[in-house]
Amino acid sequence: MMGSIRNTDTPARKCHVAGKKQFDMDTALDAAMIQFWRAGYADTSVDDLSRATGLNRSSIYSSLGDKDTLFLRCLDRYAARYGDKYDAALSCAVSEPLAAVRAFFDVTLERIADPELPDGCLIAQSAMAIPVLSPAVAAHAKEALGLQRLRLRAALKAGRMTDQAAEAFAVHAAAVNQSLAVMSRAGASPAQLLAIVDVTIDALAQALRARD
Amino acid sequence: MMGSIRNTDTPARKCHVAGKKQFDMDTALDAAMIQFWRAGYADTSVDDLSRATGLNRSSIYSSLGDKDTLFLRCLDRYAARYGDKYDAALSCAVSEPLAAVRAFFDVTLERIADPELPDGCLIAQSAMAIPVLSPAVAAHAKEALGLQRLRLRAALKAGRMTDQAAEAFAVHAAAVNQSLAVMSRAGASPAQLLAIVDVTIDALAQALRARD
DNA sequence: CACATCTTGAACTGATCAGTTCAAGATAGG
DNA sequence: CCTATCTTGAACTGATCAGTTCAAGATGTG
Repeated sequence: MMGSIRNTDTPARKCHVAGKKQFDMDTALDAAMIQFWRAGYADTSVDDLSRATGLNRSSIYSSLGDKDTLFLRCLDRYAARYGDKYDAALSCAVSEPLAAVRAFFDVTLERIADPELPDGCLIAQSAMAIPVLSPAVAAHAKEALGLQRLRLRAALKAGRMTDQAAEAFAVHAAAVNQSLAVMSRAGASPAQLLAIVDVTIDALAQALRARD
Repeated sequence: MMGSIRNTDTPARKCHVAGKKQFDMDTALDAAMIQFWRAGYADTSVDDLSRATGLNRSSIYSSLGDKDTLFLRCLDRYAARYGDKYDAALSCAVSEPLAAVRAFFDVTLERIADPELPDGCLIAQSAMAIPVLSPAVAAHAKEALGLQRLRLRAALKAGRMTDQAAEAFAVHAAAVNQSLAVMSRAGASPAQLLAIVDVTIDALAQALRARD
């Protein structure tokens, strides 16, 4: 299959360099991550991963580990990549908490709007599948969701919200953020997703106004 | 719940009555629904369904159809059962819109709190898996989510909200409701789930107050 | 008792799954 | 050229999957 494709469709291809990895690890991991992200763990076979990454089946096992290990790496990769974006969005929370939370949601909305990326969210998808995932993967998914809440809580506290209000808004905002994954998969329009977020933003504005 | 007659552990069973169905269809469908609900479509094999329902593999195919057909029936069953509960909760929206929406969320919160039932939500789980589900199943999942939004919108309009506000709150509330499925799967506490809902309820209270 | 009707378990097909192994091919550095 | 190193395709194992088939068993009805 791979060989026939190369012989007929892809005549020229650079490969085989002794002593070094022949592929770009980041590119391969991104491709695997997107495959898991689109189809989920259960509906992704190692052959799917082979097709997505362009790596040989044997190479996947030797370089990326088995399916469970690779999924864990992709989950952590996803959490780190978007975690950084969420952190950056929330960084202005001290001076502008409302704008910070809006920027937080914008990270998700822009990701969903990006036609290069699947809808949904790898974390949300993994959370939904927790009863049938390995304990290690389940733990990482839970941790990623918990981190999201802590991120938001810290930002809201930095924005001089009370501890109690920050805790409540943080868990609410984290949940609404996950809901965007579900709704986008169900075909919700960008306008609908924005409406979902706006109600939360308005509630936060109200709470921040009451604070002063 | 299930297996009132048939228990997979029990060696001696009553069965075989000529000319009539030997099992309770509702019980079997409930058991299948719960299995799909817990593990999802991909992670439920026909053998799992056989074990869950207590029905023989052959009987499942002859009486409940193939896996896809059965899943569709379970999805519709789920949507109808809880759809009725959501409708009942929202029925007081004309006089008490805030209490109606709270009752709406209580349906979900009580379902999650019920130790007999899985966490999460069959609709939300199916929505997340739309890219890998059959078109028919995907359509039903989307429709169920759309119906939820329409239910809420009608209730809010009945509660004398403006069309625009009702539309926005309806899609927000439907999304928050789905988010409870994700968060409960990720191990959120009942208190956290309540906090998620309360922010939305407070926002609605604010909007209803502004209306008068 | 005999028949009609239904359920059952088990076997079977063909497909796909995860994971392993290995000989053949390719190439950089010596 | 030679060798060390890496990638590749393909075959293979053992398991599980969905779906089908069928003879044997069970039981109400006539």
